[in-house]
Amino acid sequence: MRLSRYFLPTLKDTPREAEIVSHRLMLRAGMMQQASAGIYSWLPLGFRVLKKIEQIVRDEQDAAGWQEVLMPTIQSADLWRESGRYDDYGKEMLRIKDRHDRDMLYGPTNEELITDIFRTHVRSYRELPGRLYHIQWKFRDEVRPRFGVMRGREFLMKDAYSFDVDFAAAKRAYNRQFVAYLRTFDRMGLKAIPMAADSGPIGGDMSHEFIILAETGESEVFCHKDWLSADAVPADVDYEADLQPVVDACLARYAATDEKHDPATCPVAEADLVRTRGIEVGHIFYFGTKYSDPMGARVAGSDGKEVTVHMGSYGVGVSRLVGGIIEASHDDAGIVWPEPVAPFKVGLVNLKVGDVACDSTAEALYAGFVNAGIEVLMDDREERPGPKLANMDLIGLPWQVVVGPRGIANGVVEVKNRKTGEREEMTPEAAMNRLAG
RNA sequence: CGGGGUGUAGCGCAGCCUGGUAGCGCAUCUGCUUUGGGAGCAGAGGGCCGGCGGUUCGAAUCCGUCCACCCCGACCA
Repeated sequence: MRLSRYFLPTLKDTPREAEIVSHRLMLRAGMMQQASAGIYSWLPLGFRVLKKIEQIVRDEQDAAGWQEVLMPTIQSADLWRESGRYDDYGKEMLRIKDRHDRDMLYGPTNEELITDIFRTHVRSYRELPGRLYHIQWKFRDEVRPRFGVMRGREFLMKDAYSFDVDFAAAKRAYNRQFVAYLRTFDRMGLKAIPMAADSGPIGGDMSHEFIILAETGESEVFCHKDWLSADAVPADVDYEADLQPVVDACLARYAATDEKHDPATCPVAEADLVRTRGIEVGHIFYFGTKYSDPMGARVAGSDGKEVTVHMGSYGVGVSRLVGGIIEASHDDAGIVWPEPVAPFKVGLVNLKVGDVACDSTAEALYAGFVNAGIEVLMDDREERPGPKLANMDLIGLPWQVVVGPRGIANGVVEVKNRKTGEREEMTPEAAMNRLAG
């Protein structure tokens, strides 16, 4: 992509409304724009990141054995009356009426809809386990939206659901998602730690939050120092195998949110305990028959008797992750994207557009990257070097290749690693080879 | 939902107390010079000062009311 033709409205000043670092950087980097409180438009650069994150989540859900569906954003109130949640959910649910004066709502979550889909079609235990997920926009009318996309009212969420014949089978589904989450966040370059959680308004009795560590995180967390160095993610996962040992090993290492942490009963010695901050990016629940019972989701068991299915739901805050990753990975100059979620891998800067040698070298490198399938954003604007370099740091692409008259005179370009700040001069060919790998 | 705060040009702000018809920086447009970390000179365009009502000869400025947005808390993916 050529920056001269790319819609990237970066800002030098921070808009007044933005307080936390990810919100400021997302606005300054031209990733999104607020439409109203807690509701955002995604601009090209931000949308690319959102889609990268979404795709990683999708890959790992597929790998764990779930199938993707897409349920609507607007739901009928009738299903929610069946589950009893229409009256329970409170003002966070956005209630609307259609032209026939029917009660509708913008879905804050999808347990009712997915349960309806399941009960309509599944009659026998032989068709279990049921494993479906979708990635869809949700709306929760938060009293006080804040922190940009980290706590918006409208947000993109992956929610997966499981239907099983009994608790033991449901636990296996839960464990699959548990491991899938470890892998998902690891692939995004994040340190995510599962912590025992309250199950909240959705209800249930087996639940973990996945919290990524970030200095600027919203809540205080405590964990054993081994977490910081531990590689909790199994390299190869056989989802058909018993995953309980993997989950148990993970949970054996202490970690708790400040609500759950009690210094008096904490099993970790003071010297081994790390106190830091985190952001919740995933939450998994087992909630048994909370929905299947009132909504009549039952199947015939092997003995011919009807049993109510055991359910679980598993959420990932996809849009929240965009902000969360920035909170976990930035510096004074701007964003530092982990490569797997970066909007482009390479930022190619032509410092002197119009200079024949610079232009031809930059164009050749650009064509080379494109042909090699490497995502590249080339700054080919007629701008001064200062703003170009500062802008490239701001948007945080993992690699910068700087083509300038000074280097070209010696036959070299500069390759800069955004994260470490290391710069190295090399020939354009060497730069190609370095980044093509 | 309690407490606090802010709305003036695309962005960041001053002006408001002490009413006289709007200004600064950045950005934008034109020209010339400049080109390795947010350039210089010269010129230009852009705002019914959040909305409505009131006071006044006259309101960005004073009064009332509504709206929007932000921060702290309670709440939450």
